[in-house]
Amino acid sequence: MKKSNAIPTMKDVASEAGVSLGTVSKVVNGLPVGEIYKTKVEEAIRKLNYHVNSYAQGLKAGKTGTIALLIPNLWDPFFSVLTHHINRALQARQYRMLLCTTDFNAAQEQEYVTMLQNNKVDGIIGLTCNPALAVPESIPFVSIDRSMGSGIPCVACDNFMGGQLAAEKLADLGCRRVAFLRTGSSLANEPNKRKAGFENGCLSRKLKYEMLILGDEESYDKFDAFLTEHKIDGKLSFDGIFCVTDKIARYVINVLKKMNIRVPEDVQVIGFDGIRQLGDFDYLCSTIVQPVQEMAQLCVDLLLQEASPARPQLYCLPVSYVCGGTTREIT
Amino acid sequence: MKKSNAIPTMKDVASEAGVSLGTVSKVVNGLPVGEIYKTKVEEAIRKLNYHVNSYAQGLKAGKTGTIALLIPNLWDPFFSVLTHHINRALQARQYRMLLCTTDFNAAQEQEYVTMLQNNKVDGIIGLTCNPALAVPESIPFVSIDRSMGSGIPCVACDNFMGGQLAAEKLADLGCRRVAFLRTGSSLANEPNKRKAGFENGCLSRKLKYEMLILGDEESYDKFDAFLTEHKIDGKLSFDGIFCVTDKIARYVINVLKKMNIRVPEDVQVIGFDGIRQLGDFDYLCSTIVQPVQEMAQLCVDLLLQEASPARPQLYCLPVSYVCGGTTREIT
DNA sequence: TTGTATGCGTTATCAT
DNA sequence: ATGATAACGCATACAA
Repeated sequence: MKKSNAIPTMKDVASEAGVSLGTVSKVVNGLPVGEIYKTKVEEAIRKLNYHVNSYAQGLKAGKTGTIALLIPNLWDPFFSVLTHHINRALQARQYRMLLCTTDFNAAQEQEYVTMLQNNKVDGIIGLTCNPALAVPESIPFVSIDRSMGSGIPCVACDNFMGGQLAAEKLADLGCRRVAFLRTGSSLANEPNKRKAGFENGCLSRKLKYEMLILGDEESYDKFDAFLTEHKIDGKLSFDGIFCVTDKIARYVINVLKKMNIRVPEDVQVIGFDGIRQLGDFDYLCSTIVQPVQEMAQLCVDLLLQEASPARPQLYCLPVSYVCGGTTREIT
Repeated sequence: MKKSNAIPTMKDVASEAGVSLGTVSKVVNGLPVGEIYKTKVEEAIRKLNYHVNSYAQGLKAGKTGTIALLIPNLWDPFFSVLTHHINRALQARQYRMLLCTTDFNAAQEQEYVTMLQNNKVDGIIGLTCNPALAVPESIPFVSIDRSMGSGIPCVACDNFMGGQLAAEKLADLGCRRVAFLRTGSSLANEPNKRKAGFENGCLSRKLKYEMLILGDEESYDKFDAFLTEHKIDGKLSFDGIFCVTDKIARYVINVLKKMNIRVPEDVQVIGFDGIRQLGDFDYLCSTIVQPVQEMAQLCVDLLLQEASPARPQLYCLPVSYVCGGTTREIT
């Protein structure tokens, strides 16, 4: 007599079906087995409501069918939407996803990596900020938005092109004098290239521009001050603003409203990221849209693909411009 | 000679330190061990960069230190913020989180539950829609926003009180005739109580109200039509609207703008959920705020606590009202 | 083709 | 207090 409440194991199935352990294993794994045995085993499985223990499986195989995602948080729409697409791409390939939020904490990032290190996960996708993050060779890693060198592929949108596109659009839309606003320049990551792209675009279109780059510790208040300084006789001395994120764009738009400056009539604003209101409503502003879904898919593909001999260190996916009401429509 | 590239195991540590397996295990688990042995083992661990294999641990212990979250998606801010807080609450208790997005698909929900069934996870937190979801007794389950009966606790905000609060606020703010707009009444879940609470509030304050309840397949267009119908001589026949979610509220506010009806001057609008722009900016509208963080914490506490003899089936956490600019300020 | 036996990395129960 | 050894549930090489 067995304990009736215990979780059924393969052994239980074997004795229930009157066959041996190996036979059950073969049935479960779809290996060739005599038809008569197969049905007997399947019946026993159903009867006992048996499910394989994937931890025991993982122990044996050295693979767990689980990958981990390192991401700062999930309240920022960019991160949560990215996480969503990565999760679904993983699901489609029958992988489970372990979620690790790091809150931009370098120490915690490292802690996670070491925790996941050995054979707990089959791979890691990480959007991290720790410049010295030590990733063991033994575990496949794909980085988002940050080049980590040493054979770790990095997936990002084409940030340089995005910056350039913003400048070009502003020029096309009739701007003559524009501003560039950004924060967080201290991190050496791909989004930094938006600045260079923007400058490049301004130069090629002969657009005059001014830049305000906030340090890590400075608050958005500096943007208020900057804009106020540039308001002369009730008019802003810019007719276009490129903000390095939609978040800054939204903030700036609010400030402008308080200053009685109309958007887009007096000044046109372009952001970056392509965040939508409530996930699937309108864009928050005219913006450079990151192909989030494609980026997610690529991360998963790179992580799960057989390591090909030589592959690029950096994958830049194309961005696009959309009008979200804070620029004039292109006619 | 061992393969030098293999992941070190406890056995490797043992032979490296010149002690037995059991001793290493004790050191790793903090059990009393002679000081001299302890240091030797710790040295070996450092030298080999050894980490315990939690899958092997889980196999033995029957516990995995992992819980799963079933949630429709992560692009909806309410879900992603909830997920964020659950993840952090779990982290704080040293649990890992498996993320399972279900896209409101009843079949997929069931598939996940059966997949996670045996000993893959120590518990499940689920925001599900499958009315017949079969949850095995063997695995602890906490439900969000939906009562599942049979000893499964349900965590929700006080939806009834929220509806009532909305009505009372509208009354306090001077409304005389209000409307209630909602969708998705087919799911039997806690948020449905918002309606009853609102009606109750209207009655007690002698507020006249009208309701529009959309079926599952009807689109938001119906709201447009409803509002248009109630615009007479350029004036809306309501001076207050309660929308069952912030999402609907935002939609309605956009419609009203197009109809040249001012918010909050002509009509005041209250939503539900407490979504913030970009996660931490302003509220999207005046709204009844769900205590998302507290709900997340409670889910985790309930899931991980020792099963106490008798506990409530339903936990209602208090909601609060905030002005998000679509109502007049209370003075 | 089916059954048997061993090992995966860890913990726990024994002797020592 | 420490060391040997038997499980845990599954996969697989090998023997029948």
